[in-house]
Amino acid sequence: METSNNVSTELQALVSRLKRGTSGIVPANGLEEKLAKAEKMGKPLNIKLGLDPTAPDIHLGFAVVLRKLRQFQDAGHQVIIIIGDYTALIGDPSGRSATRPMLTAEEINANARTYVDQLSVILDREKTLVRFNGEWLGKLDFAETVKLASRMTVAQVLQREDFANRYATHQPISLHELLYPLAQAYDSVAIEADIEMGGQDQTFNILAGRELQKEMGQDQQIGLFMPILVGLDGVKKMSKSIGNYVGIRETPDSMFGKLMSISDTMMRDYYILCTDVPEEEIAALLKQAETGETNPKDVKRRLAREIITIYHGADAAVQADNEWNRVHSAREIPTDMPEFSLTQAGLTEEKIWICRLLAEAKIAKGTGDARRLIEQGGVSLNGEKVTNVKADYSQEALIGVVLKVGAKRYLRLAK
RNA sequence: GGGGAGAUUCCCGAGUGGACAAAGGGAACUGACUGUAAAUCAGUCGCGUUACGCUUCGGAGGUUCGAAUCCUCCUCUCCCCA
Repeated sequence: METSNNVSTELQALVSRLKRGTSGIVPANGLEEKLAKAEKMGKPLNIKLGLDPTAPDIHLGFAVVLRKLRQFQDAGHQVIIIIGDYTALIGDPSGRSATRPMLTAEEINANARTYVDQLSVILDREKTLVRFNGEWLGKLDFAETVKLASRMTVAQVLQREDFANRYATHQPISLHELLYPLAQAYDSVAIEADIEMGGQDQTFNILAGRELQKEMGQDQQIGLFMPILVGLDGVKKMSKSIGNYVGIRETPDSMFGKLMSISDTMMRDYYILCTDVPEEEIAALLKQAETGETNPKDVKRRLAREIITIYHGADAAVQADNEWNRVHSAREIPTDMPEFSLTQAGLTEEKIWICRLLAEAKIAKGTGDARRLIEQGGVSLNGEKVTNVKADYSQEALIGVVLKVGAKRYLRLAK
C-alpha cells in the first residue's frame, strides 16, 4: 500500500538521482514536470539521444550520457536512440572548428552496427529502441525542407558559439551545416520526444527541437544536458579522433594507466560523471586529497578502481591496481606486454641494428627518430640502457629480451 | 558579376631571390624532479647509419647560377561591393 506521500518522496529521490552531474536542464523545472506527468498518465517518457555514426568506439565521455540514459531506463522510461544516418550526410558542426567530412553510406552502416553492439554494455538492450533518422528525413521533399528552414533565422544560427567563432575567424561555413540543427530538431518531432539528452555542446540543437515541436503543436521536450568530459590531456573534449580517451572496452590495465595520468584537478568531474560513488563521499575524498590527509594518488587509484569495476568487475579492478602499483611504484616490469616478432618483421640477419629494430617495431618513426631516442637515453634492453647508436645484435641475443622505450612503452622480443 | 586578401613543416604563425629544413608559440617525445598528477628545468621535434646527402613551403609550368620568396595558368578559402 503506497500513500501519495510515499510516491512523492520516491519521485524526489528519483529526481535527485537523475540530476546528478547534469550541467543544465531546460526549462529548469522541466524534469519534475515530465516525471510527474508520466506517473499520472502511467506512460513512460520518450528519452531521446541522437548519435552521429562517426566514431563508433564508445569511451568514458560518451558513457556519461549513456549512463544517465540507463538511469531513466531503470526508472521505467523509454530510451530511443536515433542513429543520424541521414544527418551524417551533413556532419554535425557542433563544437567543430572545421567542416566535418561527409560519410559514405557504407561507413555509416558499419558504424551504426558497431554502435548498437557497444551500447548494450551500458544500456538495457531490451528497453532500447533504435531508429534511423533517414526513415523520416529521407522522405522530406525540397519544398517541405525549405518550409522547415523558414522557421529558423540566420541570426539564430549564427548566435551559436561554434559558428560565431568560425565566422569571426574567417573560417568557411558551408550552407548545409546550417541545416543540421533543423534536421535534429525534426527528429524530436518525429518521435515525439519528451526529453532529449546531450552534451552541453548540443544546447542549440536541442533547443531547436523544442522550438520546432512548439511550432508543430507538440508538447515540448526538455533538454537534459551533461557536461562535456574533458579528455586525458585535460584540455579538450574526450574524443576518439584526438586520442585523449579511455575506451570502455579497453583492458583494465590500460584503463588504469590512463586514468592515473589525469591531473588532480580533473578527479572531481571523473568521480561525479563516471562513477556511482555517492556525492558526499566524493566530496570527502577530494577534501582529504587536498589537505594531504590522504595521498592524492590514492584517491585517484580509488577513482580508477571504481570506473574499472563498472566495466570489468571488482576483481579485475583490484588486479589492475596491483599491477599498476607493482610497475610504477615498485618499478618492476609489467606482467603482460605486447610481443614483437623479429622474424615476422623480417629481422633475421646475424646483425640487427638497434635503430632498425626500433623502427620496425613502430616504436620510432624511423631510424633517425630511433637514434635520437637512444642518444637521449630513452632506450633499454632488459633494464640496461642502450648507449651506442650503432650497436648491432644477433637475433639470438634478442629473443626473450624486454625492450623498454621511454617511461611506459614495453615490448617483449620474440622469434 | 566587380574589387581586395590569402594557402608555409601536426596546429597557430613568421619568412618577399642566396646565411632556409625554414623564426616564435602550442602539441608531442626524451631526460631530471615526482605521485606515470601539476608546475619547473634541459634536450629533441622533414627523411636518411647523420659533421654529409636527399625531399619539402596549395598544384602545374617558367625566369634565374640559385625560388617558400619573381612570372603564368589552375585549385581552394576569406573579406568588401552588387
